[in-house]
Amino acid sequence: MEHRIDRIKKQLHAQSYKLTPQREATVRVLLEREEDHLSAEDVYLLVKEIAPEIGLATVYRTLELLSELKIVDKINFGDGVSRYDLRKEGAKHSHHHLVCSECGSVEEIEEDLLEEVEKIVQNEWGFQVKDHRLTFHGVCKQCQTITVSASS
Amino acid sequence: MEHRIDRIKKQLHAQSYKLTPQREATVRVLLEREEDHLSAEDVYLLVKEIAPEIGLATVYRTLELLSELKIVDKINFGDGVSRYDLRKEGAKHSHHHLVCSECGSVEEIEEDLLEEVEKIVQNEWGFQVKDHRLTFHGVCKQCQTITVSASS
DNA sequence: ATATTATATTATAATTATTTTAAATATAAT
DNA sequence: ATTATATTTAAAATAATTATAATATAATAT
Repeated sequence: MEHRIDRIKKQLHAQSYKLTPQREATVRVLLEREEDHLSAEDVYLLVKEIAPEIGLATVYRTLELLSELKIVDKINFGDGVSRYDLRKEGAKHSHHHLVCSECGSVEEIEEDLLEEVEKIVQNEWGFQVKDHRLTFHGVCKQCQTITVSASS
Repeated sequence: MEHRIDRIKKQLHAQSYKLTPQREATVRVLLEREEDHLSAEDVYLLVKEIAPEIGLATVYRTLELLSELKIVDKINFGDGVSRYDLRKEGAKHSHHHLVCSECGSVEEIEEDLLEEVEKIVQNEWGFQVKDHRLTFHGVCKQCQTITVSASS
C-alpha cells in the first residue's frame, strides 16, 4: 500500500500537485476498496471515517484530479452517478466491466480484449485510439445458476 | 420516416403503450437528428419547435420509455449529461462510438466489432452478454491532419 | 525567522440535471 | 354515458456537481 501511495505521490509531484492529507486519505480509501466501484458520495463517506473534517467538494476535486492524471477512471454504468475506478499500476487503458442486470454486481476484466478491435478502428476509420470504455451488460455466472435452479 | 414511426408505434403497442402526439414529436426529432447525440435538454428544445406545449418532464419520460424498449440507447460520454441514441432498425446492440478529445466530435461505428470478444467473455468468464457499451477516446482523422499541418 | 505569494481546503450557496408529485386532461373500455 | 386507465403539465423535490469567499497550508524570497 505504502509503495503505491508513494508512486501516486510522485505522479502528482511530476505535475506539481501535492499529496495533501485530504488527497492521501482519498487515495487510501480507493486503494482499500480497489475492487469496488464507488461513487463520489461513497468515497466521501469512507474518507470521513479516517479524516472527518474533509468536505464533499474536496473529494470531488480530488477525484477529478486523479482522473485527469489517469490514476483513476471515471466510469458510468447508466445509473445517474459517476464511479471512480483505480487503474492498475502501469495500465494504459481503462479495464473492462461486466455489469449484471439481475443482481447489479460488477466484475472486472483486466486483460485487454480490444487490441485487435483497436487496430481495425485505427486502420479502417483512421481514428487514433488513446483509451476506451467497454462495459458488457448481461447475466453473471452466479445469477445464471440461480435462474436455472429456480426454474426447475 | 413514416415507416419507421409506424414500426415504433407497433413496438409501443406491443407493450400496450400509446404513441401520443408528444411521443411522436419526440421520435420525429430523434429520427431527424439520427446522426447526433442529443441530451434530453437538446431534444426538448427541438421538440418544442414542432410541439411548443410539451414539457421537459414529458421528454424525459418519453426518452426513458424508448430506452426501456431499446428503441434508443442512453449513453454517457463523461460530461455530466445522458445522451440518447436511436438504434438502427433491428439492431441487437448499441453501436460503438469514437469520441475525439480534440474537437469533441462523435462518430458512430455500426458494424459490430465485438462478436469475438463477447465469445471470450461468455466462455472464459461465464457471463451471458445481453448488450454492450463501447466508446473509444482519441483523435479523429480530421484533427490528426490539422495537428500534422500545424506542426510543420 | 518573517513577509509574500501561490496553492489547497472548507463550508456554504448556487447551479444543473433529473425525477417525482399532484391535478388536469385525454383515451379507451364497459 | 360512465368508469377506469394512461398521459401530460407544471411545480416542487431530489441528486449530483461546481462556484464562491474565507481560511489555512505550504513554498519562496527577504
